[in-house]
Amino acid sequence: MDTSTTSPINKEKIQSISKEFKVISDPTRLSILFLLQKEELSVGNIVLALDMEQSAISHQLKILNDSRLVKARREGKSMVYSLDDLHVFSILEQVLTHIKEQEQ
Amino acid sequence: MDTSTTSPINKEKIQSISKEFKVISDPTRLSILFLLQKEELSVGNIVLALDMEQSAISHQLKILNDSRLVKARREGKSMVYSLDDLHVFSILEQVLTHIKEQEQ
DNA sequence: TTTACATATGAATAACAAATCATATGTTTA
DNA sequence: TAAACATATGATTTGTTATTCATATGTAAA
Repeated sequence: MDTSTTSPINKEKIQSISKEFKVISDPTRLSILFLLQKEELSVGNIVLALDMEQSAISHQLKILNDSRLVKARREGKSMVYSLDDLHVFSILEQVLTHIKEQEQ
Repeated sequence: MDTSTTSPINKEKIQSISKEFKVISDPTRLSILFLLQKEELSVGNIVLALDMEQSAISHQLKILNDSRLVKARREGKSMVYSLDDLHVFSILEQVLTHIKEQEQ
């Protein structure tokens, strides 16, 4: 009798939920998400708004982009980032659903 | 013109949301929460279910307890932990609310 | 009232993630 | 097509967090 069969939720699922939460639990990434809630922004403008190194912002944007929380398009020399709203919500709702399912 | 006045959400708020998310984004803590969704459990039983060191579990339970996601009561030699459901939900709903507020 | 049992806790270590540094890539303009 | 500009990226450093180790605390039973 191992835990993988008896536990209500398996390790892979826990890992994936964990990963999704981690993406949205870093202060820098959260700040970016909240900034983009208002309007789309170039990397340079995000750097200005958060007063951080361009490299740090780019690294975090990559993580957000990889998890499809934001999307990017080129505009001349700049890259303009915007929210991929649907996915932000789906992550949260997915977790709420999980919890609610376990309830009864 | 500083970001604290112009940004839609201030640094302290970001920090507190970040902290709350971090608590529920660790795989071990998530596993404990999902286990307790089903039934209340002693530390020993959580240790068995997750097949981890007792000390590691206790440390994580402390973090969950400090953020009031779980509560504990003594039962003989054991400590029995259970979910503090309301607070789990309030954290998630708080964030959803934040995001929705920013939307329009 | 000593021993065993269950959990908690402080300190040290290990694992991981973020920021920095240096530089590369891609785009526009002179 | 060289220079300037905007962003991305690999490697290193720094910071943070989880786990382990050793042991303390609290409870119950012999």
